[in-house]
Amino acid sequence: MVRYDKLLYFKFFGKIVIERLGDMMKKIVLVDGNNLLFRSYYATAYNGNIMRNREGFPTNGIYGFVNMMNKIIHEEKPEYIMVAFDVGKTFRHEKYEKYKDGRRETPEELKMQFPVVKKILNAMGIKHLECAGYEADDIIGTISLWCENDPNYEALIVSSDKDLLQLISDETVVKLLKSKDYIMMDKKMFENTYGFEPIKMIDLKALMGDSSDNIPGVKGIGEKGAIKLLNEYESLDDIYKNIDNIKGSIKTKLIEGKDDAYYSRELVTICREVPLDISFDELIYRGENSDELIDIYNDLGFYSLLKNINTNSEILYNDVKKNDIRIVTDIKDVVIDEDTSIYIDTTSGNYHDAVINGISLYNSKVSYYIPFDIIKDNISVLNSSYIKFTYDLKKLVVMFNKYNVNFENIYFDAMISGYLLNYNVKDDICYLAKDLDFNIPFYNKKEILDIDEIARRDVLKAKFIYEIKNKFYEEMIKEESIDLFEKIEMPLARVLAKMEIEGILVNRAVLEDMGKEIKNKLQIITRDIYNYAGIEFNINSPRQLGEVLFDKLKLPFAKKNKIGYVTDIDILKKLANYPIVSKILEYRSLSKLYSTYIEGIINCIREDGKIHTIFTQTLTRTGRLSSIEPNLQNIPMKSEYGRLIRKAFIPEEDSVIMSSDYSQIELRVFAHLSGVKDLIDAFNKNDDIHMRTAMDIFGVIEEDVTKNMRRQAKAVNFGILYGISSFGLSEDLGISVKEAKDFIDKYFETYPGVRDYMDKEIKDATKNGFVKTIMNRKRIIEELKNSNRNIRSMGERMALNTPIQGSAADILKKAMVEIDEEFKKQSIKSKMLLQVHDELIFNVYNDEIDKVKDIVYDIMTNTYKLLVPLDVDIEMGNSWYEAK
DNA sequence: GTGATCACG
DNA sequence: ACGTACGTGATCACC
Repeated sequence: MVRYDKLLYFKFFGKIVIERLGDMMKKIVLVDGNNLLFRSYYATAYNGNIMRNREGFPTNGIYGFVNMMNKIIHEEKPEYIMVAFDVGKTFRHEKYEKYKDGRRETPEELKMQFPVVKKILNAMGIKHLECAGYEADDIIGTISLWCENDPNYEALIVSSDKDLLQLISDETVVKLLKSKDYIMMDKKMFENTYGFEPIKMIDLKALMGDSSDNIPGVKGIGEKGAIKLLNEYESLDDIYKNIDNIKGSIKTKLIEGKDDAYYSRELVTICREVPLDISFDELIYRGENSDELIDIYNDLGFYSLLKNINTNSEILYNDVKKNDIRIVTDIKDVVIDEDTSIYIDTTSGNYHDAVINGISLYNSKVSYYIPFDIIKDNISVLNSSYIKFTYDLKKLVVMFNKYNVNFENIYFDAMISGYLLNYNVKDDICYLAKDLDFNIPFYNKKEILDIDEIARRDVLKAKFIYEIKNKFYEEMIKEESIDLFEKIEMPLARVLAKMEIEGILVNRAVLEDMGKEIKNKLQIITRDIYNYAGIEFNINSPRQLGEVLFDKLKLPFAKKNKIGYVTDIDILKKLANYPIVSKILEYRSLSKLYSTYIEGIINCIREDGKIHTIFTQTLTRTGRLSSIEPNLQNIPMKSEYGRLIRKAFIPEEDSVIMSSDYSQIELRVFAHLSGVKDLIDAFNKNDDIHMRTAMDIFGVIEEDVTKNMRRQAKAVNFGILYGISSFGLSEDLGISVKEAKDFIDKYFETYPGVRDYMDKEIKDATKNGFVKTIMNRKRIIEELKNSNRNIRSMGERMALNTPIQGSAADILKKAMVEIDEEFKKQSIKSKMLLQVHDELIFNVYNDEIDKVKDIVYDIMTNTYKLLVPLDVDIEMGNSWYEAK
């Protein structure tokens, strides 16, 4: 490991340049081979079922072992590496006959895997060592001691065995493996964890023992007690020297267990004087012999590993040579004179208050890592017209807004492009990279990364963006989604950034007053519920609630799920005649309102009195946006009381809140896609579509359509959008499945084209494995080829719904981009604030009301020509509540 | 960390 | 015979 204090600073042509002396300090990776193979074996062996090759030879341990070794090599880039193994009985067995006694006999099927692992290590160019009479620990201890005695070497031990922590020193770090990840245990980390020096691990084990190795320790003293003792006393010897200062049962236990303690100490002390007849040079990592490895992996059936062997495959070159990375110390050194990718490294969490750690820049000539401190006073470097590619442009724009950098030259966002191409896109770029065989280590909070490693990873990320862009462009062109990318999603990222930066003004007092009222109501209701129930319980706990309602009060309609009884709204509604249940329903809705919309929203108000949500542009499978921290796309609307929350969302001075929402956009899209004439005609005549449907399926004239008929027709229409099922419709309408089925049949009879459209849609989707929207947004639906009928049906419903929901999303996104452009063109100072799937919310200045209304209406209704017109309702008021 | 519940379109 | 409407996010209890 290269540490800061080992960097030399010197002047060079008047500029300060950091030159690494890293190569002087050589890292030796010491792997506990036994530990690794045992772990791999037991992690994948259960009920005797293990992975085998075609001859039936067990391979599960080997497979995990090889993956681990590959990971270690990838993460550590060792120059020196060694894997140690146990062999036979050791000196410990002679000293203590019960050593490792009660331990399970090593299964034959695991033993068989050891020679193969050693053969693979040879092929990988990795030295392995064993020494009769000693354990792997001892070999590792010996070599790590050599490192401590030689200023040129340092050791990194890899194991999950905490015994090895006793070897930690200034020159020795342990990469302690956990079930999924690992902890880098250096001296400081160890001391923070245990409160004493690593060497005292020996005394700790001596006191607490280790049941897995049958090491007795002091009976009655566990890890907690042992740590406490060692924090008070220097060592085991010190404890017994001061035994009279110790009180109570601990003292008795210590006295009784003294022999065991000292015995145990001997057993857990790693021997560091194993007579090894080798030199450091023999431990040099020589690199793999691809041909040998290919043969072995073929034998073992490790096909997934075959493709990662370095041959002339298509795998991207996925590392940067350390020497090429420039950790910038003087901004004047930075020269950008060709197209460049940029990656920003920030603290995690909500980016509205994240901090920028550093920036990496990559192009064919240079790879820079610039700590933010270095660049913050010379931020204009980032206004370079050559900075053109990134990952998560919206975040970049939002985070640099306060530094007056807008990155207007960036036209490629790998996050958005990857999303459109159906790759695995998350906030962390590493997922996308991994999807494309470009492995960048995932960040892990427990790791200690030195600046070289941070720089290496960040440059790797910038490099990934740089390398992947041509491939992504080709694919987008092939998929014909390039227009969607360039004309809609990329510009939209900037529009969304503006909306997030702008935020929406909130009247805190409205929420606080409502909160007080709800709290009072809740108190009364809670008391009522306890009275009805006869006991006090946590009403918020579905489990406890279920027990009260169905066990104690014996109410009907009891239905079980995994946890206990189902207590959701549908069940409770059936029981609403019971006073306790009606109170519970009231309690549920009020407590939801309080915790999510009163407390939740208040917690999100920032210093400027506004809420700045984050719109996730690359998450949904359909192309919709989502909104987080807080979610401003699910503010209450349906219930009158909940809707009052919207009174808290208010305009700025001299302005109003304006809402413009598409009327029935999804049904219009459906009419367009299906081409069903009656539906198209209905929209062209500007009919009330649910009324029209009611008239058609019930065969009555408008005057004879009852409220209930219209309600049922509306439910059928929604069902069509979701990929209708008679069960779903029956649940929604509270009718029998048979009745629901009759409705659906009637609907299909009335509009015969609908069934044809659906059948064709499913057929095509199943054949292709994907569906597309009107703007060529593609969704791959794996479920369509699932052998499980239910999953396949779900896939079919997705295939029906996605083009509808997704096309509607496309249309609103396109409108947003155009509205933003028009506002710019006309120098409108009113602002777009929110998008809620089919509606847009604006802050409109009083003197711009007419103008804005016209622009928004024109663009939204004309942005895309369907076979039916698009209709938009616009309203405004002094709060979001009133603009409805 | 996951499932249940419920808020929205 | 089987499990079921599409797409989200926040909060809570509980492991």
